[in-house]
Amino acid sequence: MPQADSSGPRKTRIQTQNEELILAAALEVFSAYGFRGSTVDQIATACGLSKPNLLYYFRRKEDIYIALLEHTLRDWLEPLRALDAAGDPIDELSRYIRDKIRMSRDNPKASRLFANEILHGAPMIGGFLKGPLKELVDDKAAVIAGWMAAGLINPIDPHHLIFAIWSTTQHYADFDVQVKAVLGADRDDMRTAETAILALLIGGLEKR
Amino acid sequence: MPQADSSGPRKTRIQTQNEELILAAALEVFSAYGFRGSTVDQIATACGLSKPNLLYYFRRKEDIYIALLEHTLRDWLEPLRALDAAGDPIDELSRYIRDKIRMSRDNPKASRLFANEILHGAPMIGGFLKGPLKELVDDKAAVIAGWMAAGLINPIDPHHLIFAIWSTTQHYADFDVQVKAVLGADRDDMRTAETAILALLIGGLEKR
DNA sequence: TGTTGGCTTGACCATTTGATCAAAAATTAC
DNA sequence: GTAATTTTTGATCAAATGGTCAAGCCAACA
Repeated sequence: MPQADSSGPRKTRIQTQNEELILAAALEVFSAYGFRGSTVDQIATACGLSKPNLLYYFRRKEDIYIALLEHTLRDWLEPLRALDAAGDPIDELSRYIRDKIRMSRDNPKASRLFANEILHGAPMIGGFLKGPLKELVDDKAAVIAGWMAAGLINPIDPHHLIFAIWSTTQHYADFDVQVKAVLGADRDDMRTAETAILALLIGGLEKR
Repeated sequence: MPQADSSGPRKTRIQTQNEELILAAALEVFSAYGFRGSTVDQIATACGLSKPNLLYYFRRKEDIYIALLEHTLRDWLEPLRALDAAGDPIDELSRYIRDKIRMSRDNPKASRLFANEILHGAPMIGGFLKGPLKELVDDKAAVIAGWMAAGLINPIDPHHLIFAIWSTTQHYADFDVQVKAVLGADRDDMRTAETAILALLIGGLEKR
């Protein structure tokens, strides 16, 4: 039996390899159908393992889901964390927006995984939202508020500014189907999206 | 047996009354758990009917879901439809943003219902997105492009401007849990949200 | 007030699905 | 090479769930 993560990283080669396989397949499936909409069989098939074999590595369906969320949450906050109080506000915020758009484009499934979780009340990561996420956001909101107080950018509630950046950028991952339906599949979506969002948000912040 | 809607509105008092009850309960349940995450029993319990009785009005679970989507889709596009080419761009767009924020606040469940449907690839309303929605958006995008060509507002890809308005406003309904987790439940979210979004987006559009 | 037709229900069914388990197969350790 | 350990699997289970049905109930209308 594979040991619990808490005891130690005493993992077989096969173990780590299969766990990676499973998590990759789980991202595929969970992001497409949500937690309840996905079946263990689907995930098992997606990674070429039998259902009992999959349940040998993760004893419950929920365990896969949680492991996947935790695995992905790690990277999620990095771009925001990188927001530097000492840097130029416009540069910093532009970079943040660009990073978020890139994440939407390169890893839309992770975005949809979170979106689904939060949409349904964040039953698994409620603690993360109220804890580490809130702390980081409050921290960075203070940085932005500092820039505003110094008269470097227009005064706008910093928390809501962050929400605006999140929503506009993640929109392209979470509502991908709608975006494609409205634009038609041919256009170079993300390129023009980046230009438009930067112009809008940064334009709304720059002093005139 | 209740007749199909196509034949005619030959409906009993009890029939219309119970269908309303069911759709209201279905919005409650589907918006919270998604289509697959919801059970017919849940909906039946939520509206005080027995499961077979509920299935007497809607023969399949899917029928409830589709009826609910159609029922709600009707109102969804109204605010955008009201965008008037003859009006003042800033006024028109400000009003649209305000309307959308109000919808997010007053009917978050409908917003989450759609968000979930689209997040999962819009299996039921794909046709609506590629048809009526795209038509309306293209139409209004042209209106906005006209304003830009006339030099009344800054030039920004109009489709992406509309996406930005949708995402920033609906964010407060769809990601309600996250917003509340980050802000704390006490603040008057929607009021400051409106101010911030208007300042940002309109500020990004106004000529300087 | 009796009858007709819509409305309601308890019992039931088939399928799906998360999960278990003992035993076989494969891998690793000695 | 053999024993110990890990990995894999077929068979199987119990619960949940979408849906059916025949029989009973009730409202409205003549």
